[in-house]
Amino acid sequence: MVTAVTNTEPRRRNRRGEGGKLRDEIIAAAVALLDEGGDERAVTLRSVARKAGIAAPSIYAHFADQPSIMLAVVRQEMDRLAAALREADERAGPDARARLFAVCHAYLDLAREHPQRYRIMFGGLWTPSAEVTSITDDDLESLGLEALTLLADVLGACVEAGIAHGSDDLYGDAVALWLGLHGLAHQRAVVRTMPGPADVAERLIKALAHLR
Amino acid sequence: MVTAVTNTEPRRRNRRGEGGKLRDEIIAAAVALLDEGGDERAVTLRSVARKAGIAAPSIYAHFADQPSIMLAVVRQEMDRLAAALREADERAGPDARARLFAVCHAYLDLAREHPQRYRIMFGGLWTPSAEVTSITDDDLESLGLEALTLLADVLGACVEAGIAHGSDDLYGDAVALWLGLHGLAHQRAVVRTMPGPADVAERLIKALAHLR
DNA sequence: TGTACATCAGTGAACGCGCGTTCACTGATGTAC
DNA sequence: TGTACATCAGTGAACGCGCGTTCACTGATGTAC
Repeated sequence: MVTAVTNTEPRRRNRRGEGGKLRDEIIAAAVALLDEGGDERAVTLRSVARKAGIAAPSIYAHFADQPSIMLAVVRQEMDRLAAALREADERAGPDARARLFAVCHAYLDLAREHPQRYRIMFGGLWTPSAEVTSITDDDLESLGLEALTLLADVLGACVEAGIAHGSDDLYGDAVALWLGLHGLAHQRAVVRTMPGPADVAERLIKALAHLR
Repeated sequence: MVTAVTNTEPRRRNRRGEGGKLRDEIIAAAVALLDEGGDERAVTLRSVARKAGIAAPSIYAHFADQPSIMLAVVRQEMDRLAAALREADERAGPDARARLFAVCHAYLDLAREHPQRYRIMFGGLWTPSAEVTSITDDDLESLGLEALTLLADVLGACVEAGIAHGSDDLYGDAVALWLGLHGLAHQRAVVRTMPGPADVAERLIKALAHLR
């Protein structure tokens, strides 16, 4: 974590050997722009520089271009998400049903707290163009893997505890459950008012986890 | 529908009283830009004008600004989506299970055929800013209502046919099912390679429709 | 039937803006001797 | 311990670009008389 980005006075230059600190401040500035409610269009090279209190060209020492900043943001937030899910799982104790709901709600809560970060992570347009991307597919694929593995793990626990119907492919079930959560989280992040009942989340989780 | 947008030679001006035709051509040009694989950033006032073969200021006679063009696109595509779902439902015949899968797959297919249109409809950033919008929430809410009603209808048929567990809130179930479909459709529209097994769609539908 | 005229559909040039990116630079901070 | 110097961290001015938007205009098409 990086301390809050102050924007009031000209920043003090980092000491020799500590130039790398600016990298984290740039990422924090980009996240701050997103959290202010701006969508990714608000995150330009120049706006990030302004937010961080530096001159625009200073960014080039740390990032090749704007999409690279975004990728760094996505990676950081993905790690945070995975950590939050793990923590929720651990705090839930041994009960399988409690674990399931804790993890799923942690996912939905994080998305609701930072809708713009969530949009960027799953479906934002931070890639240079829709066609060309400098980021490998591996990057994207592996990013969500940790979360999916945890979900599959919890689903397995539910089956073992006898509260859910089993399946021959837990990972596949985890993907389906995640897609449901994602649909809800994304829709909430994008639209002001969600149609449907208040307990959609519960319905989704119960149905997709095959709870008895 | 509007005939294909030719881009080769200077267009012939519309006759008197037929100025409204240009409106449809502008919408078609915007859709064409999206279908070329560009995301919404590729749809600027000027690029739309270029695509339609007109001068940029000519747009102002028909649309107040770029977001207004996008709203028109969204409305048109929403209508198309609703029509496609209805048609799929009718073609499926009387069998409830067939109807359910026909409608769901029609939804997923349309999203896959036009990923950028889909992104715009559900979660694109065509609003002037993330904060202020000139479009009423009613617009957005009512847009998806028709599709949801159809889904609820089909779910009801499944329950009546005895192939699905009933529920006290069919509309709520329809929303949950739609969210699942949306999660899958959106993820496919955004990412090159989808993780998970090939039959995720079937899993989602079966689970969320509570098929026995 | 002819003609003057209003209107409609659209144009072309120009503006100011924020953007990404380049370039030569500055000045503080360490380091070699 | 003092000092010359290399390096590091970052700056400021400038560029060309595409954008949205304005303005005065043009010229074909109908219409009134």
